[in-house]
Amino acid sequence: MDKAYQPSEVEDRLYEKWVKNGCFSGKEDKEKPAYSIVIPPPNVTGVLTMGHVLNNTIQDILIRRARQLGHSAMWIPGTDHAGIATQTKVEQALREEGRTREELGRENFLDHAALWRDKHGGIILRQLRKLGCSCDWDRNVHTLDDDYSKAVIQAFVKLFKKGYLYRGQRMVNWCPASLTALSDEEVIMKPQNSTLYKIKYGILETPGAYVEVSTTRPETIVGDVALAIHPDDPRWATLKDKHAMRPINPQAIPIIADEAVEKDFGTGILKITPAHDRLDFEIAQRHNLPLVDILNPDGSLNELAGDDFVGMDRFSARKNMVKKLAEDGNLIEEEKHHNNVGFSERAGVPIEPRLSEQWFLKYPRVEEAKQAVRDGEIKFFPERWEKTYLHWLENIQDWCISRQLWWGHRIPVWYKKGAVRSDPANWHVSTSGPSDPEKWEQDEDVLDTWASSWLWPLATMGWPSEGEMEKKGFEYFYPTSTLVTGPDIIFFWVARMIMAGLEFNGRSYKPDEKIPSDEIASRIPFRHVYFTGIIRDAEGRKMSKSLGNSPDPLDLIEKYGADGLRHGIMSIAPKGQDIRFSEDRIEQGRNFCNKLWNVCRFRLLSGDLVDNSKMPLITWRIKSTQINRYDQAILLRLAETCDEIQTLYEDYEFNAVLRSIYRFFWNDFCDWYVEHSKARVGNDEEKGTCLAIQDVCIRQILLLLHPFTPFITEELWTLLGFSSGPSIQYENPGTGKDLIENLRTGGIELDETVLTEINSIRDLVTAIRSLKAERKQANNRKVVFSYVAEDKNAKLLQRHEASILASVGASAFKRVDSPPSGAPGVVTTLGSVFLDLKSGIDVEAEKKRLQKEAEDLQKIIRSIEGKLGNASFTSKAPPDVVEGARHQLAENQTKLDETKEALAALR
RNA sequence: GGACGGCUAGCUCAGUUGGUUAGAGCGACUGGUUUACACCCAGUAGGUCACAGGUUCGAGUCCUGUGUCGUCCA
Repeated sequence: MDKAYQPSEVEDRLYEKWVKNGCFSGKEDKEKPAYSIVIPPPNVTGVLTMGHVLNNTIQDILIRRARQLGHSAMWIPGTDHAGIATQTKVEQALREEGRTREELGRENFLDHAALWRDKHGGIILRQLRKLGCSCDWDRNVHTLDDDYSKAVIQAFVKLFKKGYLYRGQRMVNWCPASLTALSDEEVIMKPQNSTLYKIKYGILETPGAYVEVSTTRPETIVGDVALAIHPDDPRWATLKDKHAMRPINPQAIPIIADEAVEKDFGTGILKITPAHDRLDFEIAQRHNLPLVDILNPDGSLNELAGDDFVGMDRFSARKNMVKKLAEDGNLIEEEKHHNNVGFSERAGVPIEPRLSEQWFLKYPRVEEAKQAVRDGEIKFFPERWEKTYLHWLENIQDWCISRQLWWGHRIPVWYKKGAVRSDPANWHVSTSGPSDPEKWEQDEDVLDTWASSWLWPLATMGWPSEGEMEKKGFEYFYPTSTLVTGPDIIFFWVARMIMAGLEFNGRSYKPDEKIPSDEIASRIPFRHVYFTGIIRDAEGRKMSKSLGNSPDPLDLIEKYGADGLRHGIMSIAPKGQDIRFSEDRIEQGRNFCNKLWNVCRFRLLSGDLVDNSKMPLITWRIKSTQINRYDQAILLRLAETCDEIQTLYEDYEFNAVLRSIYRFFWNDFCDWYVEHSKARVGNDEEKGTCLAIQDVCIRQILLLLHPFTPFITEELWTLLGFSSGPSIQYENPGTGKDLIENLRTGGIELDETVLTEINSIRDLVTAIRSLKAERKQANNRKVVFSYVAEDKNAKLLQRHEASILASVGASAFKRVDSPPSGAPGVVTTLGSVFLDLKSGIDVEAEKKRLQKEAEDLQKIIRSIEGKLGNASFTSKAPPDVVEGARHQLAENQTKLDETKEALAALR
């Protein structure tokens, strides 16, 4: 074995072997419980980010753990087509060649985009392999695959037939950069430092009089159709039904009263631009006002804006209009103003509220979706996200699902040529299209990408084709076990998948029918949702491409190994909390792997392997006559650790699982047990038992660690001869009870009391090492110690003498009746230990140290005495707490007495 | 404006239903090639648990309020 672990020599080879042996394929197996996960599909042209590393490592841990526990585990990988993002990239590439999508035409463009996708796409899936993800690659799905597309179209038609879909002129969020409508969820509100302009509007009926109107968007003045006041606003009561003059492109507009006007904003007079503001639109509808749309789709002003402004983009139009207003004396003042402006999540530009004809979905199964979570059919981890989820569902708005793009699932609606499109009588909606296609034209738009990915758990398993579902084991694997995702897509994706599952899986219910409660559990897409945190950089900023603060995971794998990266990222990922990334932690992950490698190497150097292929064969080699207190302690700790991990997994406390393994492996096994073993493996009688116990421990450590660090554990599993099957992936670590049972069968009984004993010896050894180190004797192995102890403790110390000598590095450890004079000492719960030094003792410093020790002890004693002297404590606190306090008092009292003795001996 | 979350050692974080003297890793410092590992070992220092009240025999932990940082919704 190499002196240091070399991940690059192991990882690709093992991954290939796993794939070749079909270890990752999810097979229906009625003998086993099913465990399934669907990957949150990344953008097909995306590359692996640290967020993906975290998210997919967690999924892989769950899948591998399930596989070990004997479940039939299945993890479906895949990608989505990321409509806007991909189309933007493809168009950009086209522009660089001096072409546009319009020039190419729809068909050609789509071919072109598909080629582009195939060329740049799927990188991320290869990267997931480098990370060790055990996805069932034969099941890989892309949202634009034929089968998947059919599912999306069928879902549309089904929803249409049930009346959930409608087409209508509505105010939508328009992205002037991507030239498409967006859903509310794709708009992010950002606080802005804007300017509030106060503008004069003359009153037609009262020449010379004017009112002040405040707006942050003067460029929309040319689209004004009215001014509005609040009906209860006494300041403006006389204005009602009069008319105002638009200050640019002058025209008389009515002054109306509407309760939606905010009296406290500005002067309390609102200009109404119904084509460019949601509230204005609603007001206009109530008052039968006309719509004046002054914007082109790209955000520039159209001819309705007048000759001076036509063709200008909205931002320069604003500047120029303000200039014009100022020149005409119509600008009263400008003031700084903080407001929120909606931005396109993808394109990063301010969205325009715009009136347009779109397809909207009235969400199905909203009530049942709430119920599923409220009743615990679906559990969220951490639980608190339920509140966010429910709140969104309480205030749910219809979903604008049409996008003015080409890259995506084209809406399966045909309109009669030459007829009015808004009339449903002229529509044809079906999966196959009309039988006389020449008379029809298909809707140009595609569906929102989320309107395809909300079917992910269903359609990746063959829905709605019964044959495919059968083939893919739908019955067996659906609902999936756990969804692992970020809370940022709780509305985009999680909530919508739940509604889709409820609506589409199983028999069809009419919109006004409620799904019976007992059917909900089988229709939902997943039972648990685990929300990860967001990965941030060391300064707490979100990792992003534009900031360039995200390391390339592939570089990290190169540097630290996939296991190192996985271990590192999992060790810094607390449940549901954001994560501050630092490369140091990944380095620690690598170090951990190296330590594991080396302890195994040391095991091989210590003695030949016997047969390690089955646990009983190992425990068989432990001789009850040779087993000592240390052996028992490490086995008990191991059993404890197995059980601890079991419950931690149930709560998705990955971080704590890792900590638990770390503590056992590094602190208990390496630092104490292996060190203790060194003396024993030289002794032929004890050697077999000691190595067998090492093998038991290492075996369990590898098993427990495997979900976190799959490569190194598989490699060592083989190297140490534990392997008897195709992979460590199928080996169950078992519970602590299993382990104890196993030992019992081999005639080994463990005595629980050894744990305290060994701990007290460990504390003693630490104290003595410190005593040595502080006297600059750390490396002197010839030092002599004496101790004063009660008979009971002295007996214990004699029993452990050899190991104490070895552990602290000393030549003698002998009992004396009283503290030797002039020797520095340390007081422990087992007695006082003194270091016999011939010279060089700073008596004053020793005294000072012991005096401080005594003072500390007195402080503790006073505090416990105070507690015990308090009648309400002794009467109200539970007996074991009171007993504990008494014990503690006695112990500290003894320590204090001994410290005083040691102090006296220094004189 | 509303909801949620964080605030514990220089840094990153543990700290289960309140119960002994608040922990770990990293960093700092001291020392170290003893039968694996310097990607390591031994040891040391370092904390008013954000602040203020309250409940309790007992509060890092529960309650109320404040501050601060962050996220989501409006």
